[in-house]
Amino acid sequence: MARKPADQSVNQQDILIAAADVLQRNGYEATTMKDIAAEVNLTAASLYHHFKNKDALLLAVLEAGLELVISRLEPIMRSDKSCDQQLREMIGVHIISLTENTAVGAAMVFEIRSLMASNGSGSAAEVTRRKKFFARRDYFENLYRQVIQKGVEQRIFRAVDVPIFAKTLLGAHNWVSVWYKPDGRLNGQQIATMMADTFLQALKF
Amino acid sequence: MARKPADQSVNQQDILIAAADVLQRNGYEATTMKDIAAEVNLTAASLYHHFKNKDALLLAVLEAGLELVISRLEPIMRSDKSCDQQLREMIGVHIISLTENTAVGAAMVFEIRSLMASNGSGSAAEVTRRKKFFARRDYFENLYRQVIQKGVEQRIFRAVDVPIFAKTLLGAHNWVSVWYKPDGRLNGQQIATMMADTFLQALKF
DNA sequence: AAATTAATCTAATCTTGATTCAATTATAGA
DNA sequence: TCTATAATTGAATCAAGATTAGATTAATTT
Repeated sequence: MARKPADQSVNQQDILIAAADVLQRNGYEATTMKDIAAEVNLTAASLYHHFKNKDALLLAVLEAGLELVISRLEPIMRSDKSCDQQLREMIGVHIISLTENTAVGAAMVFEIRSLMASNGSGSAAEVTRRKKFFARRDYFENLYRQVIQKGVEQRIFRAVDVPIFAKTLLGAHNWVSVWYKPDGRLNGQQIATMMADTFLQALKF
Repeated sequence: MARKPADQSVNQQDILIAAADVLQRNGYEATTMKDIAAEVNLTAASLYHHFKNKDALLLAVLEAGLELVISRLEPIMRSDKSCDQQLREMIGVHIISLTENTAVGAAMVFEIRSLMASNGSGSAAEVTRRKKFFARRDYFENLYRQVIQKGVEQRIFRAVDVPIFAKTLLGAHNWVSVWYKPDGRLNGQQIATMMADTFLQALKF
């Protein structure tokens, strides 16, 4: 086996992953630079070599998590499958992403609020970046609204209030990242299937 | 009009309500004693006359919120209505509680995690109190499981994985407290109706 | 291998927020 | 009114955690 020194210099990716874990576990405010540093065997001070500050680091985590899901949702949207099939697959990859990648959960559920709280503060560039994150967050939610809307128009789904239905769906998903435990009774795939069944059923005439 | 001095001594209730607001707005860690005190025109120091410390105060908020929903759910459970009717009503009072009382949202969604993080620390009495809160939280979730289970057994609902369905339902509900705005397009009652429709539909054969 | 740049570290600084204390003011009852 | 208790406060204490500064070590380049 090729040698793989245990203590090597760490890159941003490593830090992001570590930060995502701590973030999802403890939440924005309760996450300390020291905690994150410890996960990658560094001191808090060292993190500042890689990221401007705590806000920038954590926002990077949220961005990565959000982009990951979006990148998995878009191909499904672009496919020519039927709306119900598209929605089923979207729910699938979303839940799987949530259960496999802590950054996704962090991005979706909790830290939004901390981000909004810290809004306004910081440099113009930072404010812009946060705005952009929120815009992406909206775009993400819109992907769901679009499929649902399309399905309703095509009479594949019953008439529902699209924004509310989307929120309902997202809330259910987000919550998975809170209660899901890798060693639980069901794995991500199984949970995804059940939740997809639930919402597809809810959309039937 | 009877005189009503603006500056009167404040009671625990006032503080709990103020704290619930700040808590839901900013989250456990980001909520400062000063913030809470400001809402009731007191200084941070004064709060210690009413509550042992920050943890005790915030836990009291969570307890109050949780007990409020439970107290509204239990009568419905005890009624002899059909399962689907019971579930519909439960969803109704739950959502309404969430939109009308910030403490409820706080209790359900966010602060649980902060509470778990602080677990183990504190006096034996504090640990016991936190455990009790979690037990009540489980009891609450069980109310939903019970109705769903009963409905499945009575063939009123299709066969679903009860724990997962309950989590799905609760996630959707909890999320309402995050996005609901009193001045939004729909009021709590309307949202409740739509969400009840969604989940009842999802349980149909 | 000298020079340069990247990655880390330790120690110091600064700020914020919880908590405590002693003193003050308000209220209720005798 | 006098007194005991309840509320409240400003000032002081303490600790945690983010950030910075300067020095050191590792890795790369030439």
